[in-house]
Amino acid sequence: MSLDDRKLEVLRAIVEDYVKTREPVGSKALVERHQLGVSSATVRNDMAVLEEEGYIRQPHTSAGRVPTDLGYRLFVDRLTRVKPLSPAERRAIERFMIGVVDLDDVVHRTVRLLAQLTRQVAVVQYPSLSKSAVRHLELVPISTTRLMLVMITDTGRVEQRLVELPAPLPEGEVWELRRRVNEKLAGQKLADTPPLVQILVDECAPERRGSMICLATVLLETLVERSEERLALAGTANLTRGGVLDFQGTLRPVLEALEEEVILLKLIGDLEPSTTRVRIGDENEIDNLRSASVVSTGYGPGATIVGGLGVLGPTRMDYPGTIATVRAVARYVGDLLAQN
Amino acid sequence: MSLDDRKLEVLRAIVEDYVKTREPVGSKALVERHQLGVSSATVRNDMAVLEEEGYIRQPHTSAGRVPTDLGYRLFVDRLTRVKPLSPAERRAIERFMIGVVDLDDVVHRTVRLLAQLTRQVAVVQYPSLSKSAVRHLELVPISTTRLMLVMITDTGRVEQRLVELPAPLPEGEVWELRRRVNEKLAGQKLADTPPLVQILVDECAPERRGSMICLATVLLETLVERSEERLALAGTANLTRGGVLDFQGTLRPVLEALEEEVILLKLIGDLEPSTTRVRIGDENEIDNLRSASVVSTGYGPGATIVGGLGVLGPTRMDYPGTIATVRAVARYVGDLLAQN
DNA sequence: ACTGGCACTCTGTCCGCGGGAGTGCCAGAG
DNA sequence: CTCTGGCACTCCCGCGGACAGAGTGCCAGT
Repeated sequence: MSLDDRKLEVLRAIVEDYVKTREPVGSKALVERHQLGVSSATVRNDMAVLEEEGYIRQPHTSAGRVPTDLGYRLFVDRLTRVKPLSPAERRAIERFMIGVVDLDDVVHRTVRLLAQLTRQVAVVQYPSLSKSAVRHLELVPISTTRLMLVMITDTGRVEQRLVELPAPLPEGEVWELRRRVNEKLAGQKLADTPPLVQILVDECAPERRGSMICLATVLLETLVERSEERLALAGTANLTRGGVLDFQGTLRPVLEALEEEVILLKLIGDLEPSTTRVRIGDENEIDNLRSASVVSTGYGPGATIVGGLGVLGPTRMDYPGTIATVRAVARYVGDLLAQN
Repeated sequence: MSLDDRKLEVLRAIVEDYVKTREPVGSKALVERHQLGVSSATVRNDMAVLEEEGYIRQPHTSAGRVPTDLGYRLFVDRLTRVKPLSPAERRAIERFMIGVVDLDDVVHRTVRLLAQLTRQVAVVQYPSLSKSAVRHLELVPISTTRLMLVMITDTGRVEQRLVELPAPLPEGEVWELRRRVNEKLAGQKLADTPPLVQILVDECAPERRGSMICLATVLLETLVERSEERLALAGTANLTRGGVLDFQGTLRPVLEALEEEVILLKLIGDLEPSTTRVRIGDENEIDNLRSASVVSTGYGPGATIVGGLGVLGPTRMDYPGTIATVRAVARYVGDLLAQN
């Protein structure tokens, strides 16, 4: 049996009221607060159906109804109109971003902004290296057997690593290495670099082969392995809004999950499609987050995506508002990066 | 009236039991668990005195006693023998630190280690720039009117900033700038650099005066203003051990405080003396942390101090163990930096 | 100066008891 | 066939009383 329009409308009303009041909502209260044009008895029948189908449930017999994860899912998929941002929010976004000085600054401000606007936990991934391009590679001699490798990308990110050389290397050789490396790699997308690094080693004159191999090893690590590591987090205090009730007893599992960068990256990082993604309760693969929802999206200059951002909160969350805010912030950050 | 030895012993017993059990401790339980050699009645009298002096209090009439902030203070100051680390802990520290690759890695591992060993929230400040020395300054042309300034310090830290030039600058001039800047500043303590930067500007030939001024501005910012910004945090989930009870109802204020880097830096950053510092409950200047204690100390290679680290937990904390661990970790990190 | 004993106080908990909110179902109307 | 009003039922929640237990303060005695 499919759900007719009125039943959907009832579900919407339940979700909205429950999100607002955090209390199970009963049929009587529903007809009072929303203009459904039918009596409470009718609503009760609809509710019985919705419950049978798994969209809502009763905490106890003869209490009001509460949406299930499935109910929120339906709500998000079919009942959510994009809610335009309030002018105040727009202003907040614009104001927040004036006077940024560097990439770190952008990321930190963004994550705070997102946390503040959504009143939830915000996560922002640093622009991922693998999707950006090398702007410049710098080699700085630290001692005769040590180099500092500094990589600058077109997203403004800087990575540095120490290179231990097998044998002392004269200053002139360092210059030569720098020249060759930049010639080959500057301007390339990071994802395309590994074969080029191999070529560099192959082409290398035997007498500096040893140094080049060491350098290549570190280069590959820098270019590929450490590529998606960093992220910023803000708004953990928002988890405590509404007591501990929203997270079935304890914040513990949630806080634990938030400490694992790997987990967070999984949450906001899978950004194949450029659409906004909503994961509700049990849909999360991570057990610790079964009682939470995550709204995430990708961002980047223009149409390309170089990183993810998102927010995490209780399943009982204002989805339309949150989705709108996440999208708006992502778009704004993308524009900001494009200007660079 | 001063406290005799037995009263101090009673206080110690109360603190230890309360820390262990989280329950107000009564006179009877005390004499059973500790060999005080007197009866419960005597202990009760001692307790009455301790309460009058403000070292312990009763949650309600005729409940057991609980230490006050003042009680913990006395305990820490006069009753704490340094508790040697367990072999397991020693091993954990050593194992944790093998295979570190760079400064970021050291800091992240340290903060996790500290959180894990103390089972509290850990904070580690990145080695402060102002106490370290410039190893090398690198100028990388990004475009004709933009330079990337990269600074490497002897603690292994790397800072980068963008410099906008007033006019296009040929490649050769960049080299010249780099040479001059390094000549003057390399090897200098960061704190000593501002006057040197001024000299650089003064000595500069008029035709590159403009560029040098821009560079000098950014240099000063990098050298001084942004010097103590970064830190790492771990173990927030430990706040939830023992329910929310340890923090008078809500974690909220604590979580809020932990999000403010400025606050955290104040907590672990004031490291004039090289001793370990313990701030208990109300002793914290930050209101949000009135129900928390902070144990912090400085670390650095050899006897110099380049940063702070510490842990934060409920006032009801295992002070001897925590202090020992914090010290041990600080010493270990210092050694690690010295090897660099 | 310490101890044993005793009366007192307070908490936490369990129980039983309405009140209230909400439901499910049914019979009747449109 | 759909909706409605009515009614009986169920279950939560809050309240007050009773009770056991833990702990104290004090006092008289050694």
